[in-house]
Amino acid sequence: MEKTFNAAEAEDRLYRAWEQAGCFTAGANASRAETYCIMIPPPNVTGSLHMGHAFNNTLQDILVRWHRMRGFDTLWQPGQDHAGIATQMVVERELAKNKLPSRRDMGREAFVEKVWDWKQQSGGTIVNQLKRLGASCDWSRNAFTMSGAPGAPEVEEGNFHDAVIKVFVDMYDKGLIYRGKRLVNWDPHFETAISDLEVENIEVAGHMWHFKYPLAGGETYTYVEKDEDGKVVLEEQRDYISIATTRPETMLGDGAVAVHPSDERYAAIVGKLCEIPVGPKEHRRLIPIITDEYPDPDFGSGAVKITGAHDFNDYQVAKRGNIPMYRLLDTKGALRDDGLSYADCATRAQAIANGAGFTEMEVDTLNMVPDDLRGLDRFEARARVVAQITAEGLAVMIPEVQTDEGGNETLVSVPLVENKPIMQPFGDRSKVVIEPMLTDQWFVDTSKIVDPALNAVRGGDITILPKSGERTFYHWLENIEPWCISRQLWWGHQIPVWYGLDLSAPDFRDDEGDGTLDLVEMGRLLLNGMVHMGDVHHCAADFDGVQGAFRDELADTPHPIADARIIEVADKQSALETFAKALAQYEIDQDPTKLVYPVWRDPDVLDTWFSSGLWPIGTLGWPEQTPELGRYFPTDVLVTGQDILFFWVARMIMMQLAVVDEIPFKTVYLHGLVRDAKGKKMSKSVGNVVDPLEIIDEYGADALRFTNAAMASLGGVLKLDMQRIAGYRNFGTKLWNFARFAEMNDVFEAEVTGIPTPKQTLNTWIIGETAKVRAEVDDALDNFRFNDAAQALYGFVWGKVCDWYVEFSKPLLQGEDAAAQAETRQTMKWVLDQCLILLQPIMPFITEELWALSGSRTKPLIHADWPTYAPADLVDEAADHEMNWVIGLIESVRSARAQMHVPAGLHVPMLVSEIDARGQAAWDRNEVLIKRLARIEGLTQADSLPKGTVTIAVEGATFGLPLAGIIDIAEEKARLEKTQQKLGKELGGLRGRLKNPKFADSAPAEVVEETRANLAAREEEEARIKEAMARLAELE
RNA sequence: GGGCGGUUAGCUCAGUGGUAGAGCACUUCGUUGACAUCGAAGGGGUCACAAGUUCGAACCUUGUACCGCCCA
Repeated sequence: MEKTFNAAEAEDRLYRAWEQAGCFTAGANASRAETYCIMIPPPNVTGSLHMGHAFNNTLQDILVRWHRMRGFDTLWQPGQDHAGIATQMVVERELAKNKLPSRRDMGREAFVEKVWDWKQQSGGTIVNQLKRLGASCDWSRNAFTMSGAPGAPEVEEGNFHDAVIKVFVDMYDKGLIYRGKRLVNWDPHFETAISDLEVENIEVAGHMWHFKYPLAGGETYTYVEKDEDGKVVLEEQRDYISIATTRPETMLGDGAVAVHPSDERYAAIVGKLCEIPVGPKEHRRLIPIITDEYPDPDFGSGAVKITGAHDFNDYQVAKRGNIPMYRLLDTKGALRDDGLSYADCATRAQAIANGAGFTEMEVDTLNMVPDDLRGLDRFEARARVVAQITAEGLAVMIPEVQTDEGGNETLVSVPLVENKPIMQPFGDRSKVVIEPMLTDQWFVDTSKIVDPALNAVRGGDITILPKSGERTFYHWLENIEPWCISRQLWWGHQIPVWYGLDLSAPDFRDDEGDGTLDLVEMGRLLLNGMVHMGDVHHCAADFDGVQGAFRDELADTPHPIADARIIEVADKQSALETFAKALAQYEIDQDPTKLVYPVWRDPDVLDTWFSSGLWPIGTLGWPEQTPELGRYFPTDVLVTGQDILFFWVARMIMMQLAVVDEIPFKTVYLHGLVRDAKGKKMSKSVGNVVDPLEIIDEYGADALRFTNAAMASLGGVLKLDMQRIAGYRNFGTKLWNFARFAEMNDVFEAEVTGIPTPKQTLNTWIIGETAKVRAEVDDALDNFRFNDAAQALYGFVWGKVCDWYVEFSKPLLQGEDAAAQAETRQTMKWVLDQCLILLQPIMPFITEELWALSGSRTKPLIHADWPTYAPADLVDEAADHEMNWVIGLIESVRSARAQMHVPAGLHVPMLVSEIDARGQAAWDRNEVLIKRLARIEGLTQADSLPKGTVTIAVEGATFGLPLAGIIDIAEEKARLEKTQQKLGKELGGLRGRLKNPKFADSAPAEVVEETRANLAAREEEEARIKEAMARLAELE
């Protein structure tokens, strides 16, 4: 054997051997009926392995390997997520880099084809990286959330797409999905809506401007401000209402000014109109002053401008007060440059403010951006608006002292602009400022599907670990918001909804009732509003599926149209044109067979999380009732980051319950972010990112995996420390050298069948210790305490096997007693095998390599049988006690020697002044071991220990090292005093407790008994120390 | 502001009512045939603070301080 394990050479070879032998396949090594299934949290197809993946997948692999060895019918289902925004971003960047036409230039179909090309080329990166980690996924089942989608190349297996579409249709049919104009988070960079979870709110430096909104018609009122005691601190006549805002450009879309109903300062002007102080003077809009609970009288001026289309709070106020919501921005975040002139729009808006009726759709067509600001970027527009208002003298002014060059101070009036930190929303992908935007989107009506999910966790069908995760889960679900699932992207599952023109316009009627259309009737249909009518829509898995519904829709229209052929066109515009053309043609030839009714499909795609929400059933073949679905669903454990508890975990639970009425998994294991050694988030800009592949290159995958396991305490913070990784690499080397020692002592050749039944105390003892650690590991893994499992194994292999067992075995392996030698070889072989088996889930590579090197095997280690022996059967109390006594004695002697500066290599004689029968028997059986490890050359019986003897007090015996001449009296005295001091402290505590009568009364009997025994032992020890000190005193 | 959590050895962390633990780091010693990626010995803690419950509190309760994370 080499001196160390060559991870770089062995890992790839071992992994390929496993894979080629089908070791990871679902059901491999199954020997019992129970199944065990873990779904990988699908990494983004654009992703590359980072420490979070490495950690997360190590834990999954440990669980999977452990169950597979235990004979469960095991499946670890791998796959990747199509990651809508991220992937579209990557491919667009790629196009730009290669100077290819942009996405919009090449069009949707060509672009999607490019994405698929990219996926074929680069999408497998993370799979190969997971293999380097040792992940034992069933790669033959690798899934992809876009598989089966239109445009997918031949080589792309699977059909996740059908499952996604079916779920959408099912949920739509059940009324769980709806379309609506809502305020959503709009990403101006990607030009798509995103969900509120994809928004990061970051505090940035901002400004608060204060402007005057003049009252209509020059009206005035008395503005009175009072302090807490009701004393008037300010009283003045005002012809305006003061408004504070951080976003002046949105003033253009104001629909009202709101004050709190209890705010006395403004009571007099509630119901009156005020003027928005921006835009051409001749078209200044007047808006009403209303009351609403939302404004906080203590914040700013207490009056709030209401821009329903661009602020979430204002949106609620506007809805309550039926205030029109004017959209100001286009999809890129620039001020709108469409529609009628500002003059026309403002006139109509004024009519609405004065009480005219309006529809949502109409309001959305009104562009309230003054002509000179149209098309400007939102931030540029803000500056212009501020400048215009200030120039007009409508900014609130405050006095300020200015100093000129000559040092002269003058009092000037300046606009009141507060510098203050404001929370600003940013897109988590695009990093640009998110705009609340009023748009048509699809939503999951989460309130209708949330209860089963809550009950699943409350009722214990699903357990979330750590427990605190459950509280967070409840809190979020109990306050759940509708989930916006449409995205204005091209890469994703296109929403299976088709729209048609609404022919139910009130004016559209068959005047003659003759069942035919004449020109007048058609003219009304086309000109009088159909363009402005809403659309009708129907949902089905494909175009064929919606035809029936549209046919029903047309049933009430005049005969030629009711029978029109339904065709699919690109969008609404082509639908209008096609329809108009068809009608015109009909007028000419009166041929009803040529009449068409065009419909168009919703161009939007579904939120990626909607598809990954079906991951558990989708990967198992649903909606088909596959054998795998029957066997492995519901799955067992989900291991994932707590940061996606809402994004993914909660939604999966809700969706699985809504779709198949079953929980997706029984246990959710949540973990935090992997941070650097100091606890800082890893980030490219800080430069503290640790690449797991570099760690694997340097230390081997096993070291990284062991570190991950050791970090994984429930709810613990994950701080990745290089020194720790190096330490666990060393642990691997330690194990390797244990095997090397075994090889050198002909242990590999030993024949072992079953658990050995040795005669030597040492061998009996180590078998018991092995049983203990097996139980500890199983218990730890049962409870997802990976750190406990790792620590137990580390302590056992290094602290018990390598430190003591190997050392003690040397005299036996190299001695004359052939029987002892043979049984020690057998036992050591067995112990080594157990170490390899128990460590395999955490350190699969080095253990598999040693497994092959250390004997001829029928199965690879990955499929070895996990042991079930119990401490109750294998721990021998007497052997346990004896070995601990021997170890204790050796440690005491070593300690005394070191402190007395006895040269390490020197063998010294030892005396024994008293020893009980048990101690004597232990000595007799282990004399060779003790002498060798404590460097003792002989034991002599002595009635009393002579002067200059260092006392070694152990249970049942007093030994002494006659070190007269070598001994430093002062040092020995200090040593004994220190021991006695410690002892004294303990004795005080023990006696105090026992003296307290309430202790004996209330404490459990075994605790009292334990305390008594403890006290007796300590007192005995103290007596010996005192004797030793007395002897020492004689020397002085 | 709301929610969840943390504060234990120099560092990173275990420890959920009964004598304070591990790894790393540190100090001293050691080329003993498995291993220097090692071995032996050692130093190091008012368990954030305060009050309470209890025979007994790192652990339970309440409050305070500070630090995280998530959501407004």
